[in-house]
This record gives sequence, structure tokens and C-alpha cells, in this order.
Amino acid sequence: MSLSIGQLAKSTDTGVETIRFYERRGLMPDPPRAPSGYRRYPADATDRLQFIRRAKRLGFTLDEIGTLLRLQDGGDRSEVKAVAQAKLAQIEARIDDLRRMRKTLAELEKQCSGHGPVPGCPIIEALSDRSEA
Amino acid sequence: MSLSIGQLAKSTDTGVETIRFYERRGLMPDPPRAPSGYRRYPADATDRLQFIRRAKRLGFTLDEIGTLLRLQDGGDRSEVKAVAQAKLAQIEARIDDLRRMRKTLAELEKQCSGHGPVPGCPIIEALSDRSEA
DNA sequence: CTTGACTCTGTAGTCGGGTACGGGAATAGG
DNA sequence: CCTATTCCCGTACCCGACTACAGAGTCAAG
Repeated sequence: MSLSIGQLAKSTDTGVETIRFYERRGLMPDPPRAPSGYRRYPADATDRLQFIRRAKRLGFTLDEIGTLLRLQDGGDRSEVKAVAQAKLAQIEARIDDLRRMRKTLAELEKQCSGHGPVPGCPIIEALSDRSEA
Repeated sequence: MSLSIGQLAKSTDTGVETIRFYERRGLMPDPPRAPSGYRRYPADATDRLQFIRRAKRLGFTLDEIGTLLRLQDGGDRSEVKAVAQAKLAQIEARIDDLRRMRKTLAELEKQCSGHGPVPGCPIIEALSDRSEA
């Protein structure tokens, strides 16, 4: 039992173009072809595509997913753990960045009355502040 | 007293190319030119560029910064506040996304022993899980 | 057998925010 | 006065992850 690219796309909620794109990127192996040239996917192609989709939801880039897939077919568990730790560190750094932005912005937003003319608005004043680096 | 583009760049820790790029984007006004065609920036160009840099640090896109600059020279404070609130909401949504990723990934990372072969690694298993959407 | 949906390849465009390059002109320092 | 630096403009390129064609061939339903 094999799937057409359209069926694979539907079964994984992915676009047909995206699957071909993953193939070019080397994330999906080149599938066998029908005499017409049409791609015929074995059932486990669905698993591989799901793997990619889940990894993406966890924040991995396509390159990182490529690494994980390579480790899957023959790697050491320590390497997988290292990839996960690196990603975790990136996520945490990004969260910290965003929390700093949120803190500053939330304070300004609270201070802004929300009515009247712009001159005197604490948000604009903070951005314009001539006395600060 | 006017500044060359290079001096303006240095004084705001920005690249010369970036300033020209902001000009094309309409964030920096077209400056007066010397007879040679060289840009001659009035002193307050520094303020405007600092405004852009600070707004960027707060997470605003260049389009949003354009809006803020337009409001600065003649808008209503409620509009500024609305822009800030929208950005705050986006930042919070992004933080929530990242925290969900972190939670999942941290759990998997903790469960992975970090030694041995990949088959059986909880991280890879979770990504491969055939029984889950 | 026809029609419409699907698939093929290859190339190009999108978004955001720059960065780089090439060839020529102007300017500043020694 | 000479040379190194700066500046001009226009265009093209970078990242990541798609997405959109065009034009041709194929497959499935009625």
C-alpha cells in the first residue's frame, strides 16, 4: 500500500509543495516512482513526516531536524540529548529577551493615560529620550 | 552643525548601509545634500535614529516603528497606546508559545539518560510516536 | 472518451531586516 | 599634492521556511 504525494500531504496536514521542499532539503528520502514519474510513498513516510512536524512544533529548525533524523538511524543517545539541551538553552534565552521587552513595554503602557495629544505620552517620551543611551 | 552619514552611523552605533536602508523605507527623512551629493544630517537626525533603535529593542517591527514616528509628529495618545498594547499581546503570545515548547522539551530532556543507543531514547520516541496526533 | 483533478519539473517570489559589491566621485589628513 | 578614506547609486545577495507559478503529462470518475 503506497500513497500519492497528495494523500501523504492530506494525512499529515502538510502542503504538497512543502513535502517536495523537504525532499530537496534532504529531510524526506527520495521516494520510489511509478512508471509515470509520480512519487509513491511507502506507509512509513507518514511517520517520518510526522516526526518533522512534531520537531518543528518543539522549535527545531529544519537543519536541526535533519540532525535528529540522522541520529535516529544510528547515533548515540548523548548526541540527541545534546541537541535537545542546546535547543532548550536557545528557547530560554529567547524567553528572557522577550520578558525584558515585556517588562519595559508593560510599564510604559501602564503609565500612558491613553488620551490626549502625543507630546507628553510616556511611551513616545521613553523612545525619544535624549538623555539616555 | 551637520553630520555626515558616517558620523551619524558612528554616533548611533548603526551601519551606514542601514541608515540608507531606513531612508528607503521611509523611516529616516531624506536629508539635505551637500553640493557634492553627500548627505548632511541635522543634529536631530541622531534623535530619530535613536528612537528607531530603542523601538527595535522593544520588539517593534520597522513598519510599526514607522507608525510610531508618524504618531509622534501629530497623533493621538490613544493610538500610541493601542500600538503598544498590540505589541505587548504579541510578545505575550510568543512567550506562551516558547514556554509550551520549553515545558515539553525539558521533560523529554530530563527523561533521556544521555547514554546508550538512540533506539529507546525518550526524545526520539516522542517525536516518532505512531499513536499520537 | 472526456473532463477535471492531480502530479511533474524548474524557477522565482515572499517576508523582515539588513549586508555586500562594484565602479566612480569627493574629501580629509599628512 | 597625493593618497587613504568616505561617500554616491543601484543592484544583488543573505537567512529560513516555505509558496507560487508555468507548462506539460497522467490518472480517475462518469
